[in-house]
Amino acid sequence: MNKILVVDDDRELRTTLAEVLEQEGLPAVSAQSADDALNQLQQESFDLILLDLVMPGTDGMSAIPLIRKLAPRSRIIVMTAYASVQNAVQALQQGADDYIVKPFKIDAFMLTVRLNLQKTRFCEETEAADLDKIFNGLANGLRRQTLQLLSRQGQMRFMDLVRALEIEDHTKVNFHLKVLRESGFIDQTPNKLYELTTNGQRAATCLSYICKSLEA
Amino acid sequence: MNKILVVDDDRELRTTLAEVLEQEGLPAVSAQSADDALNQLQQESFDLILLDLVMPGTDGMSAIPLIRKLAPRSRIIVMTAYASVQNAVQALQQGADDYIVKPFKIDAFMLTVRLNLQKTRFCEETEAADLDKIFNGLANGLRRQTLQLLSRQGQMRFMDLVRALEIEDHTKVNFHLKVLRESGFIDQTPNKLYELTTNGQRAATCLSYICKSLEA
DNA sequence: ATCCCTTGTGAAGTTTTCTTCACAGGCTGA
DNA sequence: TCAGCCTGTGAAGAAAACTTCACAAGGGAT
Repeated sequence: MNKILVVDDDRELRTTLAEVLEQEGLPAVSAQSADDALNQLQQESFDLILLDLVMPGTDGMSAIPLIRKLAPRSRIIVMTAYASVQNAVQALQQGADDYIVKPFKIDAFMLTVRLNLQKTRFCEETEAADLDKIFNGLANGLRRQTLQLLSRQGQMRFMDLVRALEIEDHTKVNFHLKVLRESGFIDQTPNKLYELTTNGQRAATCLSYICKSLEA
Repeated sequence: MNKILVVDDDRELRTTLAEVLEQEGLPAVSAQSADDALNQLQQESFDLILLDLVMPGTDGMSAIPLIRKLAPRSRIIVMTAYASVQNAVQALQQGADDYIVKPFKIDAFMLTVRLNLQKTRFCEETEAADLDKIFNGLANGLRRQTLQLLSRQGQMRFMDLVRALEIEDHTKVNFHLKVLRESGFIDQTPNKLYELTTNGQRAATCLSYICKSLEA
């Protein structure tokens, strides 16, 4: 788990970084060029790839899409001299996930590494378990209306909701409320009022955002 | 456009930062405490909020969810002393979007600011065609992975896609590709390469937007 | 030519999601 | 107390979504 690939033409830097990572219990492999890195990637996979932008041979920037092709799931952190905002933006647009400004302190470096590993873990968990429920929750028109209503009104009683939605059969609404509850978008106060959970608020925000851009 | 709120109890730092931002053509307002910031947010909205974690009164960490409530679409960057990885991770989990390690150089600071503004702009580009179609397209894990893959890779051949998805039965992938095609998310080049349509790119953006807001 | 990989199609079957209906306990106001 | 509304549950059927299987045309390499 948590394998890391360090790509830098500066021998001293890349070995230092690899050592630091190993000391922190993170298995690290180093590569001296983009091509070297691409070879490594064909043989094994890494969770994190630290990539220098300025290198002889294939440079880091052009390597990003190639790396992405071989390792679509890895996180790519580019290491950039802080002169160039432009460069860093471009790298992210090419498919990098994060950047770290050179020269950096080891602490800052480890912070970036840890946070990005954290994100890979989170992505994996979310991807498997929750996202299905979440998108399933939003995939239905009635449920979307419900979220928007609750977002506007705060709390609502069941039958008020049914009437606001203009649905004749209240059990149909009930069904969808159950789905929303199981998706973690809504819950009920002790006195039976329905309200959005934190996740539900996020979903509603996202929805209103999308709707707004539709109107424009 | 691009309004920024600087929240720090250190008077000198926050005025310095605000001045630097103004010099770069970015309108900045400063707040001396979390409560002060929350008041500001009730009156006007900001694209970016720079938030110190350590402050007297309501501390930055507990302020994050409150800020999120008032400004769900702003980007929050926490400023953290680089001692504590734990803190930064926690801040991101609370709903922050990025972090910058104190002390920082002005160049590194501006880089972070610029990149995050870039990201807000990217989010705003999203325009949806049809909500049902989009959410239905996104309601399936395989289709989400496909969109993300194509978003990263640009164009892919069928079997490469199948292998990247690690699905044994290619006809299953075919089914979902058909759904995506019928939803108008992908199409095929004359030489059979699959690629995202404009709508597909929007959907992929929407997807990453939702994922990001869920990460918080 | 032959073999194998690519890129499909279509139908049948399975699973999930959605709708409808029958029913029921609790509370409220007359 | 009784009628009537509120807030549900559960089962059954319909519809949609998804998976699996059988098969096949075309292209490329040996």
